[in-house]
Amino acid sequence: MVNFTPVKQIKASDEIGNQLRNAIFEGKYLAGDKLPSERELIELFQISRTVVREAIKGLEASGLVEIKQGAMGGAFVKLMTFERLTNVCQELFTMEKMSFAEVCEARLQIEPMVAKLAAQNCTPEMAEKLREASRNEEHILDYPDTVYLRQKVHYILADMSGNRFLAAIVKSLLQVISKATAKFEPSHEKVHPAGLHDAIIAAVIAQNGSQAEAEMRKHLQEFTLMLDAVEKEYRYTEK
Amino acid sequence: MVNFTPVKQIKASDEIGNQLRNAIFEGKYLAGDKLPSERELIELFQISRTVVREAIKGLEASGLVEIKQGAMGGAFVKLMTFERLTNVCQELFTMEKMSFAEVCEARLQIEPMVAKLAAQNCTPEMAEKLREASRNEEHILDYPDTVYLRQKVHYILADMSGNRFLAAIVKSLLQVISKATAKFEPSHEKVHPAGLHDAIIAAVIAQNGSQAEAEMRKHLQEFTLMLDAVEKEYRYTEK
DNA sequence: GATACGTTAAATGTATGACATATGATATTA
DNA sequence: TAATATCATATGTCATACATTTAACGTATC
Repeated sequence: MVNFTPVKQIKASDEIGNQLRNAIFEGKYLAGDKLPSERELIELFQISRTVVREAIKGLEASGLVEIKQGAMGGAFVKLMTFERLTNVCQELFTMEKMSFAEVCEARLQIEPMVAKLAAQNCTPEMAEKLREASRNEEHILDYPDTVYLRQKVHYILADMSGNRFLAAIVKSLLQVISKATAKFEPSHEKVHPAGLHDAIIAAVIAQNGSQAEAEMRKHLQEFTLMLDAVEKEYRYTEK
Repeated sequence: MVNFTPVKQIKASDEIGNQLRNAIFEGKYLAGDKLPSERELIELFQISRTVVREAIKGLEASGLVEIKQGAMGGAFVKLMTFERLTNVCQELFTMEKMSFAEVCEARLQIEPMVAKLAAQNCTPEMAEKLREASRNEEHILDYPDTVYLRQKVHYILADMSGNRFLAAIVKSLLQVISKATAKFEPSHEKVHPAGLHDAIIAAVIAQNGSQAEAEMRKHLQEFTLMLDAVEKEYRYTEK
């Protein structure tokens, strides 16, 4: 039996898309750089404009480049950020690949760890940032901004962990949760009164890792309970 | 000052892409469903084929649909899976948005937790699966398959956690690590001798959560050390 | 000289028509 | 009945024309 291998008819647009994608991954084009224009790509690949455009459209859709039109326009390589991770998490939640309970549990597992790491890395500057964020928690703005102020401490702690991946996960989960709960705009006094982070902050500033971890866990458990209560009430008043 | 808002000139292809995307998110089209054909979309949106094709290409690139050509072909909605999360992690690592050390640390933080959850949920059937995976760890196949056999226990434990998000994170990290280390194909006897998971498995089957956690942590610390050593040796022999 | 304005050029965006190719369904034939 | 040819329906590619957007340059006006 001869070992023939099936030929895969790859679409020209995919082929070109892949070549450009790899060039970006290999650092041939850095963030901010402009890919060759459509005309140039037509020349380079000896292929029709349709194909070139569809290839670039694919890169744009997968978030690798941003297209600007007009003179000096073109496909510019975007700075890769952890935003993409957040988007995927959001989509997975929207498509019901993970439940609200799972998201909350994941957070409950991960954030205490992150708080512990933050405590181990705490510097005086970071301590001051935490205090400031804590003071600002009292302010009431419009809904999304208020949510952001309440979450600020979590964001700072995530960054203090010194681990960009863990930080991104924590932030992604936070965003999924706030977006999911936004529809019934829970009142902050009920679900998240000011000063709720004080114990965590104190422990972190004292560089007491295990206590920071414990306080964070306690905080998240309480928060989840409160959220549950508010959500039940919301469903009751709606029906 | 009148409150004029800037008009955003949205591209037709993006507009249509968004409408289709939202329809999918809202469940108007389920996994396996076929979107209207290009002709139909032209009619529906009263727009050129160019635009329709670019819109669909965008959906394909973001992994929402799969395009089949030929009769009975078209754009079919893909089943959303956690594979997308893995891909993003891989890309973030490739683009150096997170270091190997960060990936290892994240794993060291998360997997012990997952092992603990797995222990709490362990059933007799799961126990048997673990034992079987452990037995198969001795086999030596070609490189990637061998790696898979060595990791199988981790995959099973991840699923046993009962939390699809945590499971997906663990699997993603595993894949990033194995892909990153594949280039110097570390010999398994050195870096990951068979039987290394025995203590973890025993603790999980005994439903002893805290011990499973501790054993997993110990295992990962040892594994990281061995990996470091092998990597140093590799760099030495290369230069 | 500074500012407003028009012109131009370079790039992407859209429309249209033609043909190529892939592929399932169906009819035809040995 | 089974292989084969044909057909219909999709998507894939090409080519051309025109529209639109936008930065840069030049020019007139004050």
